Amino acid sequence: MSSVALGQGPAGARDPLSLVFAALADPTRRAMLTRLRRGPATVAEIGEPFDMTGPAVSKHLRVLERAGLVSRGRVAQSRPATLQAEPMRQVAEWAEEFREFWEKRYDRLDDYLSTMADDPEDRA
Amino acid sequence: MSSVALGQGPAGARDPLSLVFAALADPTRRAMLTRLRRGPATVAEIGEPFDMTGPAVSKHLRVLERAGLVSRGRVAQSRPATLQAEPMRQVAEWAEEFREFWEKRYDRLDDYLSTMADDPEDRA
DNA sequence: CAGTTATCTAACCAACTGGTTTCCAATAGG
DNA sequence: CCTATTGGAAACCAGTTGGTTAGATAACTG
Repeated sequence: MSSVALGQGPAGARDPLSLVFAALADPTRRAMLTRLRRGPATVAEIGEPFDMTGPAVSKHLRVLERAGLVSRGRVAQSRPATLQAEPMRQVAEWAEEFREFWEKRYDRLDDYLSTMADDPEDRA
Repeated sequence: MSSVALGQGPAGARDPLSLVFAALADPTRRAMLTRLRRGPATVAEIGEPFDMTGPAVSKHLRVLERAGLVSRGRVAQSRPATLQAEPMRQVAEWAEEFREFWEKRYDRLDDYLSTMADDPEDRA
């Protein structure tokens, strides 16, 4: 190799779906989203159930925001967060492509081969 | 504080669902899973589409394995990976709980106000 | 203007991630 | 036994994550 071994794979610049999955890969953030199903809430309200400082809550909300899962508003001093479920639909849609595999029994290899017909590429 | 701020929140010891979401938060790994819908494959086969060394592929497979998304076997020197879609079902199930929110229209501010308006101050 | 409330920014830290290169273990075959 | 093939393990590096504390910003209140 002519070049030195340099930083190749930072996890930073991810595609949209990866951002959503990464945002969901934290129980605190998932709980926050569940909380937001009851309606918009302020940072203090969202963070209340967790033993966590304000900035920590704020950071989690930012991750959710960058993933498109919440939007922020402004009401007086508060910046209420509102659930945006569209990315969740994409998650469900992507997972659904594997439905046949969790519904089927794989005792037989025959089944497995017969169901494999065609499918476009992964679109990340 | 008298004590130093140590070991607060490593991302390591996560719950099962978080492990699954984290595993899916990488386009390479999602592509690997898509590849495995066509049937079990060896490490070399799985890594072939990616410009990546063997150990890197191996690491990705390990992440998928820890998340329960693939199982490994042994055939001669090869250790074929097989898709296990059960965790995917849980992902779909979790996301589905938000269905009403991505089906609903939220153009109305009424919903938003109805949850916040404990004391309807007029502010305009 | 000063103070309170609500939230964010900045700087810092330890642990994890995702890649690399190098080396090791197990299996098939002459 | 020796060798080639297939894959994993160890050590390393740069960048991200998730938390902290301390200070800044914005809007309401007096």
